[in-house]
Amino acid sequence: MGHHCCSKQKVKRGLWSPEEDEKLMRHITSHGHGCWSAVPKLAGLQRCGKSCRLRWINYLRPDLKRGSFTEQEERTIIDVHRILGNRWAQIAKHLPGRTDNEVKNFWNSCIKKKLIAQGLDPNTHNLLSLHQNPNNGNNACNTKAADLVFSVSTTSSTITSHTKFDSFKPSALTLPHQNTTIKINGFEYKNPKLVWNATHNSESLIGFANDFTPIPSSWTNQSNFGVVLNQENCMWGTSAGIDQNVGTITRQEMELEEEAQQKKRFGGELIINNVTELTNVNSTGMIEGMDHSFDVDSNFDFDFMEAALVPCGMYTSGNIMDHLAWDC
DNA sequence: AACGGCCTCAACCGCCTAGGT
DNA sequence: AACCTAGGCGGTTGAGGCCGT
Repeated sequence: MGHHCCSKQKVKRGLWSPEEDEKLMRHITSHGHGCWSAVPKLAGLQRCGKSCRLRWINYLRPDLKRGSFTEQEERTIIDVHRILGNRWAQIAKHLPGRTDNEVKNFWNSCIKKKLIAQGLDPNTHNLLSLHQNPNNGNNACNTKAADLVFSVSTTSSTITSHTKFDSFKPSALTLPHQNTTIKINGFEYKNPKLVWNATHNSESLIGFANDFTPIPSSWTNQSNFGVVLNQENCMWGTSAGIDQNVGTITRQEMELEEEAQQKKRFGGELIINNVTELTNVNSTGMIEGMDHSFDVDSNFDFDFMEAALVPCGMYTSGNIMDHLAWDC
């Protein structure tokens, strides 16, 4: 059974021959594709219009970039995928010269495996163990994935590197039935994992912890990068990834992406019992008590705070899990 | 050399949406 | 409103290549 667009025609399938490529190329470069369903006849091809379109888009288009994906491209794919999910066409728009098919294949054959090898769920970008093991209603969380500490990154221009918060008081999390919504400067976030309040210069701020992202080791060299990595170079949080790697993302996309992301939240409720214990985190300088370094990007106009919930066993002085609990 | 398992990726399938009639 | 068609998209398939035994 073929496409309905070409069911009445005798069409060839399978790989394209060089002769067919030549015909299609010659036709489109001199006439444009116009209506794709008319292309096979005009170009003298025994193919359906869809097949011609696909061949042009994925292979013959002159602006295609060939060869292996670069590290930068890989990083971009991961970052955008974390936000957009399997929206390959949208992801490909962030990679000039790459097609959705190419990105999809690269993801399925390469990136997916890398993430799994890092202990990450390629669909949610969360730690697999945390995702799969939010203990069964028992308040003592026994995950061994990593201890958790908090980091904050923000794009607010009022907060600079090493800003100290006046206070940093998390509220108890409430997202038991995926109904929670918070609004921050016009952005609406559904089902955040964690919400807290803080003040800075007597200004009341609200923050929320959101998704999980792997970030490349090269980022650790950036002095203004306010996150802490675990042994697998993993962190929670979105703002950093978007600031650093997806500069072309629009505000509207951001909203859509956040919405899509929220749909992928894992089911349990994370309750913070005592975060003040975290102020003495033994860090490498990136986090020292409530004194964080921040990711401030003046080209990025999001004026709200986001938090990174960081799996960071290597930097913690105590067992942070003593102060956290999963409530499923 | 032969074989089997795995991987890659080009191409197809089927669904969805927008626009036209 | 109902139907049709084209185009776009994500999921899936399978041919061919690679690699280990």
